[in-house]
Amino acid sequence: MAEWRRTCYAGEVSTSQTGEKIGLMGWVQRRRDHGGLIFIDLRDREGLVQLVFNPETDSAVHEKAHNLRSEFVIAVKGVVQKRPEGTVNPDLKTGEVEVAVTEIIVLNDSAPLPFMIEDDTDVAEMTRLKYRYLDLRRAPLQRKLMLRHKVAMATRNYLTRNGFLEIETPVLTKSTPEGARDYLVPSRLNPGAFYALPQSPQLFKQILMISGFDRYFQIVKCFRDEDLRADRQPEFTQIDAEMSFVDREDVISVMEGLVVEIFKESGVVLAPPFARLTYAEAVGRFGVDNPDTRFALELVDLTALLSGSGFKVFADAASKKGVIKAICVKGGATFSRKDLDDLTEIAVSFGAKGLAWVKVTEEGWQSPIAKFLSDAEKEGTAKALGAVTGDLILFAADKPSVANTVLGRLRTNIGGRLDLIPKDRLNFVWVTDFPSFDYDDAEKRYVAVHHPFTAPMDEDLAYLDTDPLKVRAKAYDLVLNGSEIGGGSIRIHRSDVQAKVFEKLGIAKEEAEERFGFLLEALKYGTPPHGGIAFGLDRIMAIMTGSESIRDCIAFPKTQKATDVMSDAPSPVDQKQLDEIFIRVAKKA
RNA sequence: GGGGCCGUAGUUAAGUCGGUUAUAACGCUGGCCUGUCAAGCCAGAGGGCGCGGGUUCGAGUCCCGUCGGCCCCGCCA
Repeated sequence: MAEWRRTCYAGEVSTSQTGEKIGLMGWVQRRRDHGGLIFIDLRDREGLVQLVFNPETDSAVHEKAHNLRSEFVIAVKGVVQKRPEGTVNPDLKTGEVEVAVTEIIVLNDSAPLPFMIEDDTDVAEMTRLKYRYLDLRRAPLQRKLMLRHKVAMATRNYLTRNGFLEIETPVLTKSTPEGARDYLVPSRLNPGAFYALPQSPQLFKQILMISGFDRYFQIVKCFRDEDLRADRQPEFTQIDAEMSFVDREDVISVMEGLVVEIFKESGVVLAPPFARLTYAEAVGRFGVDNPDTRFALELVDLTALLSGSGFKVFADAASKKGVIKAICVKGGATFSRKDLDDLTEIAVSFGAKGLAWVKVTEEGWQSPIAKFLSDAEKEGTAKALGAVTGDLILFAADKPSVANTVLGRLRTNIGGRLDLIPKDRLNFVWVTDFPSFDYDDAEKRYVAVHHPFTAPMDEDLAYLDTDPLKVRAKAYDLVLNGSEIGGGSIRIHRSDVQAKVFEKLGIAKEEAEERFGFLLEALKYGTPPHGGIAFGLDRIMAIMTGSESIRDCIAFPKTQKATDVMSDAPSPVDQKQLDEIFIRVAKKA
């Protein structure tokens, strides 16, 4: 191989090299064999260039080209030449040139492929995942992973420039009771004891602040043993950061700078500050805490107007501390019976008992509930919603959490259905002032909305004892186009407050001691005020690259059952291995 | 745990009311071919329909179960 040296990438051969002798190595993308002339598209990670084999120039080399097949790995030497008049390929970056090959060796052949390596593919995803190494040869995936690398570099550069230190934290950590289900790792040296893979490096980064590192970051794998979604893998990557001596605004402004740098890599220029919504505003206007603000279709509260309505569902909801809310779908009066049935099904799946609708027509309100409403109520509703002839009004009357969720989901569905969402927009919004606690009806206790280390807002501290649900947290999420791409908070830096929050969460003193004792102890020794954030790198990449699923931005993703169909993980292990770690496998129920 | 959609040559799909030998395109193999770039033309090989039962004279087609993939609910501090 000594004299076989690659002098440039195939995708980077240009007219400036005309006449030069170059060396290329790569894969045979395609062979066009004219019997006489043979054309080979040679591919490497930077692109394609056309090789020409002319039997009149060199019959021996031409003969070798005859046997080339798709995905053979070859090395060639040849002379760059401009293509003859009329044979330039404008669709190819290197389309003005070609390489007249003078020498070739086949470095490796290839078995026939299970699918073709081309940009657009309709091959089943499972097949692509089984042969992921072939799938990853496709240019779109190469581009996405290259961009991911650039984003990681931009992150490291920006944070380093701003005084952050990249510090690694353990992967074998202590299981914590709150939050997602842990991935457990048995300890051979401590029979019966288990490590957990980190759901995030949360406690370690806080402790690094206590240690005085002041500004920390890490691009780090996190693990949550929960069911998968298009935007959720059980192992995923966070850009994790933490800062000392800061408040919310410090974190937000530094991190907006990071987001600007990240998106610059995809050629997008962002102009912070980003929009802000409080949690209450987000839920009130959009029904969800991760609003897609690229389109309106906002929720309107009609509780005051309709609480005395003759429609029992409305009146009942209002009398039980519920709300009556609605959205107005412009032009929605054309929705068919089936459309409305679909929407009703969605509403029911999110907890509604039904879906009241009104079509505003020339003849007035066409609706199953029109007869229950007075003219004043109808007029007031239309006015509040800005509803005119041709519109469709959808109501939800229930406790606030249900009414908001139902309308929020309907809003998103209809936004997609009516193509109301401008595809090329990037709408960032910080959602702030989350509640600290939520009440879990099933478990009959308060649970942390963010996590148990999130500081309550100072002015709400008094409610900690009297009305925990009123306590707001110094927490913030960054939402992009309806997708939560980051979240963080200012942390509790006093052990007494931390102990009190654990108490509110129903975590007994002994349990808190057992699970987080090291943190409570650490908080006693001069903990600086601190806070931070973590961004979901996979989600950011998916949105940036217009991918339907984060799987397209992960080199080796898992299937929905959390398996890897290429390597066949997870898999059974030898009894000997189990014996060593004192594990006995129970029979499946 | 639940709901929905989907499994037919290597790949993507078609397959009517259950009925001769399961179609096509691309890919693959061979041949022809000197300016193609999804090269072209000709010929050929290749599957028994995810798997297991059942109904039937007869099952990709109907029924039951099961495995797998995707989307969603729950779950994801």
